[in-house]
Amino acid sequence: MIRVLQRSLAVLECFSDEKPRMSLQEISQAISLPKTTTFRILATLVGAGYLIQLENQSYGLSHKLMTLASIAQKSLGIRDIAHPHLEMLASKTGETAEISMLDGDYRVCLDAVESKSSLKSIVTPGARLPLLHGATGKVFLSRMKDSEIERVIKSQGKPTEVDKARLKKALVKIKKQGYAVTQNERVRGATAIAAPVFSHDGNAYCITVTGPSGRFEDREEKLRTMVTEAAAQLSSLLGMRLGGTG
Amino acid sequence: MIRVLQRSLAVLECFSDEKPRMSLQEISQAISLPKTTTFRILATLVGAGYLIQLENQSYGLSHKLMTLASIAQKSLGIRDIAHPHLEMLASKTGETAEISMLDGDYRVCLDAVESKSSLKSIVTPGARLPLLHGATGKVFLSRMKDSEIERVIKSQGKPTEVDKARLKKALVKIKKQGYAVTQNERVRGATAIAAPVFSHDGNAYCITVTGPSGRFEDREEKLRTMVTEAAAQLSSLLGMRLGGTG
DNA sequence: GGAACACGTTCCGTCTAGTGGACTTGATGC
DNA sequence: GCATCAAGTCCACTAGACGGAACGTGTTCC
Repeated sequence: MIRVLQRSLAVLECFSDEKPRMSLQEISQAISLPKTTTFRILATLVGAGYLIQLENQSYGLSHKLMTLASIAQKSLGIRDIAHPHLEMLASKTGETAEISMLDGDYRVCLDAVESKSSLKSIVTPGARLPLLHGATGKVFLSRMKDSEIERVIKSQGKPTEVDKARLKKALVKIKKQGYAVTQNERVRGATAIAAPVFSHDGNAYCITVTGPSGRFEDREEKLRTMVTEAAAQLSSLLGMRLGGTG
Repeated sequence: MIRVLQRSLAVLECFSDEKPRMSLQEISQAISLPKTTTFRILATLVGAGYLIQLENQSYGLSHKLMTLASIAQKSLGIRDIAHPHLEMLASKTGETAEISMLDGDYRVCLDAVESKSSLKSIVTPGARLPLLHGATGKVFLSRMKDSEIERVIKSQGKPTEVDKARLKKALVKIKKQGYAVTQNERVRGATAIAAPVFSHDGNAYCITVTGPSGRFEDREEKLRTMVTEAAAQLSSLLGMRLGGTG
């Protein structure tokens, strides 16, 4: 493995949304390398156009990365892009994480990373499930037109009018807050937290974390944040348009 | 300057929309380096997660680049992103290239790269111009609502009803074909070719190439393609959404 | 106004680590 | 089963990356 390359990539990676521009010193500290070495790497990256040097001598990522990313995006499927995020989410939460999409009036699981705990939720990629139960389904429902919701209720549910009103109220809330939490809905003893993901081409996906309710109670808010953040990140990546003059 | 780094970046750059996945051999040929050296670079890039290796042993750009690009996008303004494209367009066409955006009922030039010819169009970044004359203005108009167009005509023009009908017909055509070409409109003896650029956040821009009509006649189609392609590329880059759960 | 400091940038002798030709492995085809 | 081709490994060689020290410039603080 090439050391300079790893170091150089570390340089690129030390930029973040919070710190999009950094000075030589900051960077050399961030990657724990002498100034000289860092400087040489920076000079090369600037020369190649991957970094730009700003007036105040600090450095920032440049447009060339966007060009590459646009190529990457085209050649990758949703699973390729989502998988590392699911990995991260599963490891951070310790629970099972999955991504699903709408398929007609059902949702289908595209990919999942299972919890490492022996007590865990098992989800099967490829599984096609109804929308009326579970957090994932509710997230999708919350984005559908009223007429579509009616149709789903009609075909999948057996609700009284009271249930219907309650469901619709819940959906409005879910849409507004940007996530759904359910307990004992699809699987007894399980809790699920789901958040929507949007891509440039209008497709919507849903990221969900599921596990035994007992492990959710005292950290629901933290888990919720992790799920919505992962969803936001994915949305950000998928939001890249693929070209065309519009 | 670090040689390995430059070589490694060359590896990344040899991927393209046309060829998003490449084999070791193809890459080593593309960058004219021995297989061994190329292999080591590839292994490092795969290890760092910037490339992925597919089933058929070929390589492709990976999602990590998208993460970086998303950071780059946030820290860059439209000018930073557009400038290299204007440079390229100006050098490929030999004419002056500019990017502008709407500002109320006017258009304002954000950035320009001038032709190297001694006979050239001069455009001034920052200049605020009416929409009714010139290809750029027409591109913007073509995307506006009818009521807005009426307002612009009322405030900027002195047209008979005939002119108005002709203009609107032209705008429909421009919107449909995705570019505008004008001659002798704003500047006598000058031709302009303009194409729209769209970004994720709903902002619209316009890329324009202008120069003496005599240099446009026999290569208008070629120039048109260059302008629309540059616009499409920019749209692609700007289409990257900046996050948020939607 | 000058001294001390901070930070980017350049220089250069040292020796690490990147290089690439030769080799192995493994798959495909006749 | 042998030939062919490409991916991947090995290793001696030396190019070139490394980083401590020096330099230059701009800023702060007595």
